[in-house]
Parts: sequence; structure tokens; C-alpha cells
Amino acid sequence: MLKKKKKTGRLTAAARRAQLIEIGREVFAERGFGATSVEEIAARANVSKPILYDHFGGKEGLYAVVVDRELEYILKVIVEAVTSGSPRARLEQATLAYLTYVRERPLGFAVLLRDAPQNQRRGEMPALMYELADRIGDVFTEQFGEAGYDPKSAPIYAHSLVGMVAFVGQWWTESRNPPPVETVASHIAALAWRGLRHLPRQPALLK
Amino acid sequence: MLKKKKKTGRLTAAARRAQLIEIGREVFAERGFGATSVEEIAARANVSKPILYDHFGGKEGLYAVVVDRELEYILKVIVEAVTSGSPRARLEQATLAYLTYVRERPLGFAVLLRDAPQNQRRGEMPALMYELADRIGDVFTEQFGEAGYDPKSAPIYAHSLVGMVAFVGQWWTESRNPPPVETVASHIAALAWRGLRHLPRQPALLK
DNA sequence: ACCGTAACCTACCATTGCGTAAGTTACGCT
DNA sequence: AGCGTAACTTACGCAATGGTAGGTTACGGT
Repeated sequence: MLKKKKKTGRLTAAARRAQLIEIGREVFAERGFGATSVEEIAARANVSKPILYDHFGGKEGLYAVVVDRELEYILKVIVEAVTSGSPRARLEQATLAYLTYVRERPLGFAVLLRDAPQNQRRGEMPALMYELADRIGDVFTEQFGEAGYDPKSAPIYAHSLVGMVAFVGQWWTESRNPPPVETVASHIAALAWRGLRHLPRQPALLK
Repeated sequence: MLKKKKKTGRLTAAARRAQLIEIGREVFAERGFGATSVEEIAARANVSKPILYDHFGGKEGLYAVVVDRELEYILKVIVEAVTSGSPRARLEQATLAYLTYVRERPLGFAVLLRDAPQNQRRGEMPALMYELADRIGDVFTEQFGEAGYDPKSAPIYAHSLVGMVAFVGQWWTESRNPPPVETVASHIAALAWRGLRHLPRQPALLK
């Protein structure tokens, strides 16, 4: 017989594990790591605490799995969007991919935004953003050199781009009656692209 | 006699209060609200818990004061920067003011970035950012209408601007060997300004 | 029908950390 | 000097919560 639930709530290990990850994502999204209690997760799964410990070793274990899956996913989506096309197309597609992600996986997105356990290091989201910004920064550094711009300024622009996408993304998910993804993405990409295209060699404050 | 400390650690109410606010900012910055214990703050002040309760009523009370002062300050600085000059000068000065703030008050800045108590509502920083973005959005909406652009898209650009400044600011404080404020501000402002100036009437994705 | 094992539960600890009650010490004014 | 008050402490209560020990139930192959 296959692993079908008879009438009791008893599940196979794999199924229970999957369910706990799902619920964990929900609760962590709502409360953040610190304010989440193992009991609540267990309760929502109609199960007792020790089960969670059997599967994940503890709260941090579950959290790690949830975060890891989320990062894995978002990174995959963005990398795919950036693997082909003109530079401008890549910019647009990456923006689109990111926005699509935050829209389709609001809970996972929320988990990434919140404070990480034991805090000291930043949340997972900022870490990912820095990672992305660094990669983009590398590309910019090279391009800037060839185009006669100061390579030193590349990271600033890279972080600017990532920052605007990130912040707009957050705002966008939370706004009721939000415009369609393509609209948002096209505006952001336009701003970034035009800005970069018309950059002065040596920006200076008016004063 | 004036309120000078003789040799014991005993302070006047006002002095103790000020000290606790200072220390509170430090600890909240390091640990975030949730992970901060009243005991630790008290310990760092070489004082026992009840004193903190006498002054602020509890953890949330202290936190509220710390955050309030911080928001008060940062808002003041930015508003001052925006009260005169050409639109472009305002953009530059606001950016400059913000970056100067994050550099000069890293602890307060860190507190604002972290999760707020009782969680559900966002941290204080995002709230402030949304507030700023909304104000800017209002200005843009008006300007866009006059210039023949779609007023609906104004909030997107407003949030983009705020997002890039915010993210770059965060990165900038954390990077060792950071470029001077004016440099960073001029680059950000240049990107934003050029982008806005050369915006197409109706942005569209390549595809 | 039986039995081994995987899934699950009912208590338990132990710790942490907020908040308070009640008493104690030093300061400074008269 | 002495006294009132402000500043401070010790010692607790107590609710949450992470984590564990040990026993119980149902599943499914033989």
C-alpha cells in the first residue's frame, strides 16, 4: 500500500518534514525567528514538539532549512534571468525575476527580511543583497574601466541598483492595488538604465 | 553643591536617565529589541534593574525613547536639507544629510534598522523610509502630471530613490575604507538625477 | 495474527528574562 | 547634627519557552 493517510493524522517522515517546513516558513514569516515558538509550529501541525526535534534538531535547524531553500530558489531565479541577452535585457529580466519572486512567495520573502537567529550577523536578505551587489559591482568595475569611468565608483552604482529594486519590491508587495509586475519592472529598469547611460564622467555636487 | 559625583556611582535622576538612554541605544543596536535584556543594560550601567523601571517603566519604554530621539534627529536633518535650493540641490543635500547621519550615528542607525518590539509592524526604519518615499511621491506625482508623464508611476520612482539611498547608506557604513560622503552622495544623486531627466514617457520592457 | 519499527505523545527540566515588593544607603538642606 | 527624600539594592514571583526522557500507538510486511 502507498503512504496514504488512513484516518489518523499520522504521516510519513518525508511528508511530515515537508509540512513542518511549510508551516515553519509561515510562522517565521509572521513572527520572525526570535518570537517564534517551537510549540506554535508544532501546534499548527497538530503534532507535539519532539517531532520537530526529531526532524530538524531544534528551532535553528528548521530555520536553517527554510532559509536555505528560500535562498536557493531566489538565487536560481535571478541567475536564470541573467544568463542571456543584452545588458539592458539582463537588467530588466533580473528585476522582473526578483519582483516575481517577492510576489509569488511572500512568506519566504518575509522570512528572509527578518532578523536572523542569535543575531549579530545581518538577516539573510541583506546578506543576499550584498552578494548580488558585489557581483554586479564586479561587472560594472570592468565596464567602467573600458568606458573611461572611475572603476572605484562601480560599487556605489551596483548597490544603488540593488537597493532600489529591493526597496521597491518590498513596498510593492505591501501596497494594496499594486501595479502589474511588468509595469514596475519597466519603470525601475528605465530609471536605472537611463541613469547609467547618461552618467557624467566625474559627478560633483552643485554647491 | 552641584550635582557632581562624589566617589560612589550615584547619579542624579537626569544624569542616570541620560546614561541609560545612551547604553540602551548601544545594546539595542547590538542585539535588537527582542534579544536585549533589561539586565544587560542595567549591568552595563552598573546599576540594578528596578532603576530602569523607575525611569522608563520597562524595556519598551526605554526603547521607545531611544527610537523617538533617533527619528526626531534624522528627520530634522533631512528636512533641513530639503528646505531650500533647486530640485537637484535638494536631492543632493538630502542624500548627503542621510549619509552623514548614518556615518555619525551608527548605533542609532542600527537600532532603527532592527526589528521593533512585539513584532508585526515593521521596524522603525522601514516605516520612516516609507514616510519619506510617500512625501517624495507626492511631489513627483504633481511634477509628473505637469511634464506629461504618468502620475501613477510616481510612487515607483520615489521608492526607487529612497531605496537606493538607504541601501547604499547601509553598505557604506559597513564597508571598511569607505569613500568620502561627498563622493558617494554625488554618485547617487547623479544616477538618480540623470535617470529622472532622461526618463521615457512610456517605459517598456525590451522583449 | 503477530511483531518490529517508525511515528507520535505526555510529562518533565532548566533557563531565561520581565517585572515588583520591600528594604537600605547616601546626599544635601535646614 | 540630624532628617527627609531620592537613588539604589536584594530577592523574589512567574510566565514562556527550548529541549529531553521515556513510554505509547498504529502501520505494514510476513
